[in-house]
Amino acid sequence: MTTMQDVATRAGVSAKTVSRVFNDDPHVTEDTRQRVQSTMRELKYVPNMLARTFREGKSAVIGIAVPDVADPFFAAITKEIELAAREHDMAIVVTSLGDNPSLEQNIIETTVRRQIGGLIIAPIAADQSYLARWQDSFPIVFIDRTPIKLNADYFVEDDFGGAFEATQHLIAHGHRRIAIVGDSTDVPTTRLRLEGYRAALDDAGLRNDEELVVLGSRNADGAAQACKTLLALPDAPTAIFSSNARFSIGVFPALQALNRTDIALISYGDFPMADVLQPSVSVIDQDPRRVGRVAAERILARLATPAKRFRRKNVLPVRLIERQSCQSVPALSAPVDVP
Amino acid sequence: MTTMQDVATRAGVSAKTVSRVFNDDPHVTEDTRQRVQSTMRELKYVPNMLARTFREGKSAVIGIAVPDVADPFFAAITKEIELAAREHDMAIVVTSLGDNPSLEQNIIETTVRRQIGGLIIAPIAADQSYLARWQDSFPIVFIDRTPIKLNADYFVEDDFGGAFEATQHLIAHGHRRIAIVGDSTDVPTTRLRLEGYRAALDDAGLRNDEELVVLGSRNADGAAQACKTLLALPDAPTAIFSSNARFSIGVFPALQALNRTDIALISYGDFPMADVLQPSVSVIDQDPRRVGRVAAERILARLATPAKRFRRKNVLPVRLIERQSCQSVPALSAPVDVP
DNA sequence: GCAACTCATGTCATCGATGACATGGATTTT
DNA sequence: AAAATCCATGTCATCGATGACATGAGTTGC
Repeated sequence: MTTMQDVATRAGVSAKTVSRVFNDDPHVTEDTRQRVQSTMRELKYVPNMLARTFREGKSAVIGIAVPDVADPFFAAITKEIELAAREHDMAIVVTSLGDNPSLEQNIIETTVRRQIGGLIIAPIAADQSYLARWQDSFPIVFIDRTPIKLNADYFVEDDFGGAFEATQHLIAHGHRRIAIVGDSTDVPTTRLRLEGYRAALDDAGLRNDEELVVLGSRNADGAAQACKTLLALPDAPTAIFSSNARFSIGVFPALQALNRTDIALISYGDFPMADVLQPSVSVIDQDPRRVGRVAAERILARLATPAKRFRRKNVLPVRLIERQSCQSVPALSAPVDVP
Repeated sequence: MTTMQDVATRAGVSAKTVSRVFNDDPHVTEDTRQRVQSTMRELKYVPNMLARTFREGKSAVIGIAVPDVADPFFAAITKEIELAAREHDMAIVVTSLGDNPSLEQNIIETTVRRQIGGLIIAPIAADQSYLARWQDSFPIVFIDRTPIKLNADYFVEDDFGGAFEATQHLIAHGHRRIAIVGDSTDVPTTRLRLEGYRAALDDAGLRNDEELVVLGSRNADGAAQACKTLLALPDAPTAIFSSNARFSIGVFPALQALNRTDIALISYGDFPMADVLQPSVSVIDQDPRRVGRVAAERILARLATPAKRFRRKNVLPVRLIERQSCQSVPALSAPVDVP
């Protein structure tokens, strides 16, 4: 690897002068500039970013930590962050947190040691207080889920509102027995969606039936199982609200396998091919690209103007995309409240 | 940020001794070790990776450059590489190359300046000779597509074989007019798949009809358009071989929109929900996770044993996953060869 | 003609961690 | 007991780029 010193020696100047030429310092004669530049080309000089950023103290890299890079939602976010970062000559290092909350801290700290210039995180654990000590080293932005036991910028979708709207949509289509399938209420996101669901039922004067609330699934398969259980109930639901896209990918095939496409389905979170399935699936669209963009922009803004104050809490609106999966008219199944 | 020197001063030792403690050097008395360790805890010392890797000369980071991180195929690869890298305390920096081949070199070179420890690339341009000068700085592994004008490790899927098998599968189901939809033959991958397709037709004594070869689409929409054009032909195909998953995502809805699910479809490359669509789509599965794993392993192996020789060319087998989309029996459409 | 100034360029120190080598006290060998 | 060895710890230099400051040649002003 050619260093500045190599170029300097060859061109008969000091390393500092090479540095000057490289950084377009005006205090260099045209003559020297030419000579140095041609030597740089000759020796194929390439700056050592590592040395530079080491000296600066922090690297031009944004760390991204999400539950799963391969999940379409997070993949879209990641891509968008990268595009935004690139415009500012920053790169991204990506990390998957997996689904074991107890590993989060370790994984994050390994990432953080690399002197990243900023961190965007969609956490999975129930406590991010460990990040406090890093907060004045670089900006941290939470996405998708709010930070817990930590004060930091965050951009989350309107979980309550989206769930409310989704449930209301089902109700508007005549459904009275509406189930919700989701993961753990340890996840704040899920908790809010559950609340939105309940609020919508309350609003419509419908009874909150605990037997229709099936939380705790860990993945698509678990959700599929939950779905089967629900449909086997004596007084089965006519509609299902899947509280996240990951699960919808399990629920839909399950309905199909049971030949119950008459069951209405709405998914919190769009997913690939949702629009071409039979029936196409209505969803609450979270606009992951927007999430990625605003998160990246916040990081960049915090880096550019550290003193400036920003709004910490940011709730992004979600949007109901109506497709076919809620159009089925529920079979006559008047809620029988007799035990 | 606490440095080793800070810890050293506080503990009344030299920085070097702190370094020794940190790196488990046996030449430290138990007494000193204890003292230094407790001081490290007290001051919350965290090593500066940047300084370390700067000194070492190359960072513990693997660069990944793929056409699109948000594409499920590449997202799966990325995830797998990350998992493998993490086991060796390496991180990944990810970059999307987009679809403009002329930008590839620039994007890659920006990545490469960051003193990465290895590079995994799925190229989009028709010339990677610019990477030659980096080859002895760090290992480079190509995935999905072979390097052009460069000698380097590569792991590609069996494009010819997969396309051959896919086409043969359609033929076995009675199809005689089989179309192929793909992107540009500038992409070696596509060229090979086209060859596989042709070979299968030849093998079966079927005529290669140029009007059924529709290449040059740029994205899913383009593929959908190509599909419409094909079906509008006087002597339309009864089956379509979509030469990549990205396009299948356009072709399937197109068939659906035209109400032509009788047209058989097979996709080179699995895609999300392909198994629950109506009809579910038969695919050639490329096993992206395997690609990611072997590529990462090769990088790590090259780093561990630089002198060792490895097989450069590596073709990974692909697998036909039979679903429903090829089961339709073609309507009687005896190839009319009268002009 | 000399001070004051400008400007190109050089020298040195620095960022943090760590190899190479030095030092000096304790222990073992002959 | 002198010599050889061992071992804990320290000092210094280094990786590459670049700020802070120095130098010295050339220019301007009075």
